[in-house]
Amino acid sequence: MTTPEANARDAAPSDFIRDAIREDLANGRYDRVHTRFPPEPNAYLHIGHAKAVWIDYGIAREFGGLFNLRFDDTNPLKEEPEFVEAIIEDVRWLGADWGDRLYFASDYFEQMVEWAIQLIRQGQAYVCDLSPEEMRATRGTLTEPGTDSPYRNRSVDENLGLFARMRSGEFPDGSRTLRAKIDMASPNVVMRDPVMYRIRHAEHHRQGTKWCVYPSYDWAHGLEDSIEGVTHSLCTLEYEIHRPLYDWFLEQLGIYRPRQIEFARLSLTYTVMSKRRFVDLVDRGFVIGFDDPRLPTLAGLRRRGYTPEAIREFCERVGVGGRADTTIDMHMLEDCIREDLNQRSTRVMGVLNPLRVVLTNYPDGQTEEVDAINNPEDPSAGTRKIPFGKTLYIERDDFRKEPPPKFFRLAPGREVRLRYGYFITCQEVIEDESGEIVELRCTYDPATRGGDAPDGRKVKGTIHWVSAEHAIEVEVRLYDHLFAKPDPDEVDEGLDYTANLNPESLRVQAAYVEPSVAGAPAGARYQFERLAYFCVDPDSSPERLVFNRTVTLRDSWAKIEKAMGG
RNA sequence: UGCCCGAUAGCUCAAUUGGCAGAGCGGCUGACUCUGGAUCAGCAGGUUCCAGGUUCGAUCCCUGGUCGGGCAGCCA
Repeated sequence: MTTPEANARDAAPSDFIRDAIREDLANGRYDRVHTRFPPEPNAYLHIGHAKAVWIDYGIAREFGGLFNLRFDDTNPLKEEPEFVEAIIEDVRWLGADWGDRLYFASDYFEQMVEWAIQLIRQGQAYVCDLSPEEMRATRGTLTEPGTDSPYRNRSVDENLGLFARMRSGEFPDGSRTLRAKIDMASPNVVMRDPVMYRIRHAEHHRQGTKWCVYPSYDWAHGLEDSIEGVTHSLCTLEYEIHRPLYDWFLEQLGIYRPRQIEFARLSLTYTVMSKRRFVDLVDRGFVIGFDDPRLPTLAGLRRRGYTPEAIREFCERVGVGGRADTTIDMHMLEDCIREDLNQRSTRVMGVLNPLRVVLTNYPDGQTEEVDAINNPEDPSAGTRKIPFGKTLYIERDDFRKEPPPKFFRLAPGREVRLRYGYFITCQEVIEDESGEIVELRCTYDPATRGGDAPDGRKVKGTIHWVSAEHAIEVEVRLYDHLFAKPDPDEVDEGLDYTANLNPESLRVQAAYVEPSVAGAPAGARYQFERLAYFCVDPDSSPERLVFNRTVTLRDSWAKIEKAMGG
């Protein structure tokens, strides 16, 4: 029994941000909801950004409002068009819809300058000639107030003139700034006469050389939100301390005022989540690039085989986070992709560590096809044919010469089912001089074709296999956590976080897979039954497919084995 | 020895603006099964950081501690 209330609750998630918005709507502060995702085009997006996108977009959608994608391109030194393309692709892939509202902060530069002039006229902004070093020296410390700039009390006319000359390019980089005149003694250092404009004779990726003064984040961001009619400007916790400044600018200008609300920044265990670290890992060769499947970038996750649905589900499970930053267990992300892939991925059989099996009573040279279900979770996915023959490969782990208790797979004298194939019984174990098992001689029961015994006989285990003659050889890239510790920063004195890199984070090897996967395009996803989910990597060629292991299946046998002290 | 924020089951979060502390994941147990997967059912009993205070009653209010995080870019 679900009550209407319960339904409503399920349909509309509740958290302190949504509660605040509902309140704003109820008391008339706003009569609509409009959010935005404002990335700076200076890096690839990671799953932390996905969380932000999904909060911004999700809230707009739930409240029947609008969502903008806006590039906060206010610093030409750090930004590149390559990133705007990549970010657009990532946000689209994630599934957020900004309609025709793709904006760039740089398109507002003219308006921002007009507002800056207004503030100068109101005596609330001034041109400061302090060097960066001097400014730092006069800002005070966290415990001591700063001191006023000697240029703080210039006349409006002088400021107007100087600012005009800053804009026309008369002064070198770093020589002057336009500052808001607020309070050098504020306990909130952000309010100590923050810089609004700095001089940068730099080429902007969209504005070219039109400008040589660029607005700072604090000055620009609220204006951008205001111009776009954003109602709720959602950002991460580190901006909380900037909120008074965000409000101050808008209030002094007397323009439309959005409301900034902060949510928790996302961290994940066993990985790192910052542009700086990504660059470092790439530069030092620990990963192959920003789309390395071991990185939590959206490009990396996509290549690894993650679906947008799984990432969204993850974001929803994580929620907005309380009022403190959160570190989420990587296993939760993995659980999300398993849940999604379980529903949708095509099953195939593939053997990672082959052990040859010869069916001694199977006719020489005979080949046949057995029917297999493509996806037990989705009958509409249909069936396919898998070739079967006298010589097969099974997983080495599926045979034990001396099976421990609860091991229900193949062992000497034991009968198991080859999935969709026949029951087979192990008659003989062939070993080489060193004692390594190189082949199994088994008999099959022709009456059990398809996997069912007419006499009602049961077997405890079902294992996967491929026909040695028909299987195709592929490359598999077996990924594991990038770091060996939940917190990569937990290192001994003198070592850096890379000391915690997991040496096993990538293992490349060959595997045999049933021929139905031949020709699969990059991005195609499969479940290799009983093993893991795999995704075709772009490195694949027509001659050789490359599969990335997205995530293993839950392995309850591993748990049993561990519990038995094995 | 500044300002701001936080501290609830292993983890991440809730708790109708004071009223018997709940969920998801993990974990454990069982059922079932042609993936030991999936699925399903059940279980979990946490001094709600500590010490005071207000109150009939505090996770939620006040005071003081402790611990953690953020802030001193002409980064965002």
